[in-house]
Amino acid sequence: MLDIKFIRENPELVRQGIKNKNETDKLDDLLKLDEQRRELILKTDELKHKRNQVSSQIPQMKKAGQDVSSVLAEMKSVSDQISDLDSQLREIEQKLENILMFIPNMPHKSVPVGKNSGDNTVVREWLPEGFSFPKETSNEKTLDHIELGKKLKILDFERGAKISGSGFPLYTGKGATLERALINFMLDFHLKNHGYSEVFPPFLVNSDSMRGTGQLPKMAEDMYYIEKDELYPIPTAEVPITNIYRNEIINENELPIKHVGYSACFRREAGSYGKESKGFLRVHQFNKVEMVKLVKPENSYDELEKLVKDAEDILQALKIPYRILLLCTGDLSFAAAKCYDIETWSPAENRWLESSSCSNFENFQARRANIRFKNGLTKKPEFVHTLNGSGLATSRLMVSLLEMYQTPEGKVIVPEVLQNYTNFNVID
RNA sequence: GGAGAGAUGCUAGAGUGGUUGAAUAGGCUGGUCUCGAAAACCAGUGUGGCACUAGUUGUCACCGAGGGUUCGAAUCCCUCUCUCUCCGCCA
Repeated sequence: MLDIKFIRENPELVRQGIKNKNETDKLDDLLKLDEQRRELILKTDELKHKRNQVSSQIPQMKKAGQDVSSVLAEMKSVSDQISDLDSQLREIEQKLENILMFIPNMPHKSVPVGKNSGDNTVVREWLPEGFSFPKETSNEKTLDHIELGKKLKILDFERGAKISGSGFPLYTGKGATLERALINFMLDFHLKNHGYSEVFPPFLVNSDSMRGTGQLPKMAEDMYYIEKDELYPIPTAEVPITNIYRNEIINENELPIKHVGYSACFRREAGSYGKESKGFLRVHQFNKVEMVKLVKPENSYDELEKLVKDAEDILQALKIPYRILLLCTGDLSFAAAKCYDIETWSPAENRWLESSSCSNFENFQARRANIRFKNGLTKKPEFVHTLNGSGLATSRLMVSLLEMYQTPEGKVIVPEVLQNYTNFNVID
């Protein structure tokens, strides 16, 4: 959420930001409501002041034996006016918030303006030693992850669909072990090498949490929802982990807070069918290790760079080719100010797959979730900056991993760093 | 799921209709004392909105959340949430 004061003082800046993010502009309505709101507050505060003053005099008047009935009658009408104005105010504030909650975060000035994913820029690329992209003329048979999964009996998409529906993958045998190994490896790696502290969050959250990180109200259609208990299965561990600190004031010396946690992630992916949705490429449930940071505002962009590197380290340890993309304004998500995507290479698809997304939300989420720290200098509470990044999502990563590590015979070698976790070195 | 108890500031804990933003104690910060420290003593110690003459300013709101009664609510009423205890059930 943006600060209404900031919008009031910089309407044209905000208008441009909304436009660059391809969002709808309702600023005029918003500013009009803001003005109405302030007028009403002025009126009610004045009346309340009067009421407070007179009310405090009534006991003394009574004690002095004065007749207070006319004063009471007058105050009754003042109170009626107040409650009338208050209900008008409530209505306006509701409308105002409804618009405010749909205004996206402003892109950072270092984010290139662009229409869509075509305008994203490649920041860097990393290839393991000895790796080269296949030639167009190559007729070497590269199995894709679905074929490998079937052949090696490690992935069963059909029976996953039988159990739950399409998009709910079933891992079997060494596939299940490999998935678990990957999760444990990534968690341990971040804990040992990157100074995160571990959390294991709830997978169902309430609507306040969803609003806090910005999934609600805008993305309601993308969420699962359990009506009976008014709970949402999380689309990412970002939601519960960031909301750990909702409505709290953190001690300055506790910052930066860096958490890493595993969760299953649930996404409805409404309206996405076809080629993109085969196998692991788009699923309703997947596993992800998520990194979340709460930092002081002045550090947040340094912390974003470090966050990306933390995710990269995993891919380098796994020796999987990847590249880093800086998203343009048009591809930036609603709540993000700046975002890098990490894409891993899929030899069978012959293209890059998005495996991680690392974002700085500045104080957009912190304002919604009311997460603050006490500034030691000013002694005043200030909103923290929040960041998060996948480190990483296993589904897309598993595609790259299986395909990259396959042998000409169609076996899969287990990456060296995972062998201690799997206790086998090859899947055949 | 059933029965009961509770929710007040950083913490503990008073307060059941009228200067109560809130007693008291602890904590924390600053000061006095001291070679230094402890003890003791003194002082300070919330958040948010709105306005303007922009201040050591005025004002409003906030005692789990949201409504209501009243001239006036931390205090009375209703709804919800959470916590605790006992019973039942269960991994």
